[in-house]
Amino acid sequence: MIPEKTIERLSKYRRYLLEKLEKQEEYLYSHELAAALHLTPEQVRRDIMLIGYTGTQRKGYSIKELIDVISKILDGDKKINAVIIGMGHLGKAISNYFSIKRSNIEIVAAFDIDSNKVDRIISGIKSYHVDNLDLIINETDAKIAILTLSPAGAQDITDQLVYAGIKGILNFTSITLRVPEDVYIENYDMITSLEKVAYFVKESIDNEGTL
Amino acid sequence: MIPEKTIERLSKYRRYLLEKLEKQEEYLYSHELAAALHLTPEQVRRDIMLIGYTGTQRKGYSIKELIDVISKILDGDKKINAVIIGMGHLGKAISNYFSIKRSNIEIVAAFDIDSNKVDRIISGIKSYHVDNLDLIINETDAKIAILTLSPAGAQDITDQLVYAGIKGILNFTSITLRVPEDVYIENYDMITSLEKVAYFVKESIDNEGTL
DNA sequence: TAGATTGTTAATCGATTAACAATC
DNA sequence: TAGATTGTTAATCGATTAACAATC
Repeated sequence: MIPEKTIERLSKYRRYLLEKLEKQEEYLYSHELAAALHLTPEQVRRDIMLIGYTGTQRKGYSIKELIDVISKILDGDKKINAVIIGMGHLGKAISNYFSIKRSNIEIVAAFDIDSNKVDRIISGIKSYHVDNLDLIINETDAKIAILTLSPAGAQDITDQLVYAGIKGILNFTSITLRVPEDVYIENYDMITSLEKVAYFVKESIDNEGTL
Repeated sequence: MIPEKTIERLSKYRRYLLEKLEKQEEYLYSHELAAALHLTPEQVRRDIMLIGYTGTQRKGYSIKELIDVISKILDGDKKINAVIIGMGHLGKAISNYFSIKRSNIEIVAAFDIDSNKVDRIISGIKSYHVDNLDLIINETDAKIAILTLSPAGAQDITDQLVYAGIKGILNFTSITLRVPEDVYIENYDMITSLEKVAYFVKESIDNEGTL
C-alpha cells in the first residue's frame, strides 16, 4: 500500500518527467527531480523505491521507464470515467483543464440545473440536466464525480451520486460531505487555502527582521 | 507558532461555527465539531488548546467566543489585499467565490493579457492589463496573488509579482514555481488531486470484497 | 452526586531525513 | 581508481491519538 503523500508526489514526478521526455532527455538523478519540486533527494529515492523501480548508479533513472512505472501505478490498466456536477465558471475551467487528455481519466459528462447549460456540448463535454444523473452515470460507468456546484444542494447530490455508484469525489464545494466509508473524498477547499496563505503572509510581515 | 495543519482546521472550524451561529446556537462540544468535520474530539480540543481558548466543562465551547478567537488568529487586525492573475473561467470562478466578503481578505484587482478582459469590471473586480502589475500592486498594497493563468507564462509573472512586493501566492497553475524563501506558496494542484482520487478509487474497486 | 466534558501529558503512529554500504 | 549516485536501514521529527485527572 503506497501512502497518500507518495501518490501525490508520483503525480507531480510524472508531470515533470513528461516535460523532460519532450526535451529528448533520457536520464535524470534523484537530486534533479528533488530540486525541481522542492523536495529532498532522499525522499525522491524512497518514493521510487516504494514503487519498486530501480535506477542505475551512475546514470540515475531512465525517464521513460520511470514514467511507465508511475503510470502503471497511477493509471492501472483500465480507463476510469468522471463526471462534473455544475457547469458554472469552475466547471468549465476544469473541463478545459482536462480536455487535453492526460493519464487514463476521462470526463464523460457534465450536469447542471440551468436549462441554458443543459443538452448542449460545453467545453467539449456533453451536458445533461441533473435529473438524468443516475441514468448517465450508469450508462457511462463513471466512478468519479467532480463537484463544482453551490454548497446548498451538494449533500443531496452527493447522496444521489453514491446511490448511482460513484466511488470517488473531488469536492470543490466548501462544505464537508457525508459519504459511506467505501467512497473516497478529496476536499479541495479554496477558502481554507486562501486563509492559510493570508495567515502565513501576515506572520511573515509581522516577524520582518525579527530573526 | 501554530502548525499549518491546525491553521487549515481553524479555517474549517470557523466556517462551521458561523453556520451554527446563524442558527442561533450558543454552545457546542468538541465531539460535535469533530463529527461534523470527520476529526477526533481530541484533535479539536488540542487545536483549541493551541490557540489558547478555554471552554466550560459542562457546556462546551461558546460558539461566538470561539469564532472571535479563531478570527483573531487567522485575520489579525489589518485587512490584507489580494489580486488575481488570469481572468479565464477559473479566475472568474474565484472572483465570484470571494465576492461574498469573508474574513479580512479582499480581492482588489485582476489582471489579464486579453484585451477583451482588460479595463473592465469583471465579476465585481476591476481588471487591468498585466503591464500594470507593478503599479497596481503598489497602489493597492496587495500582498497575495492568486495565479490562474496558463503554465507557460507563470514563472515570468511570478518573478514580477515577487518584485512588486507580493508575499503569498495561491498557485493554481500545475507547475512548480521558484520564489525567494520569504514568499509563501500554496499549491493547488487539480491534476494531482484528480489523479489521487482515481488511484484510490481504482484501489478500492480492485480490492472489492478482499477484506 | 454521577456522568460527561475539558485540558493536557504521555504514547503512538507515520512520514521525513540522515547515514552509509554497495557499486557503476 | 576516485567520485558520485543509488537503495535501504536507522534516527528523527512532527502530528495524531490515548489516557486520565480535574471539574462543572
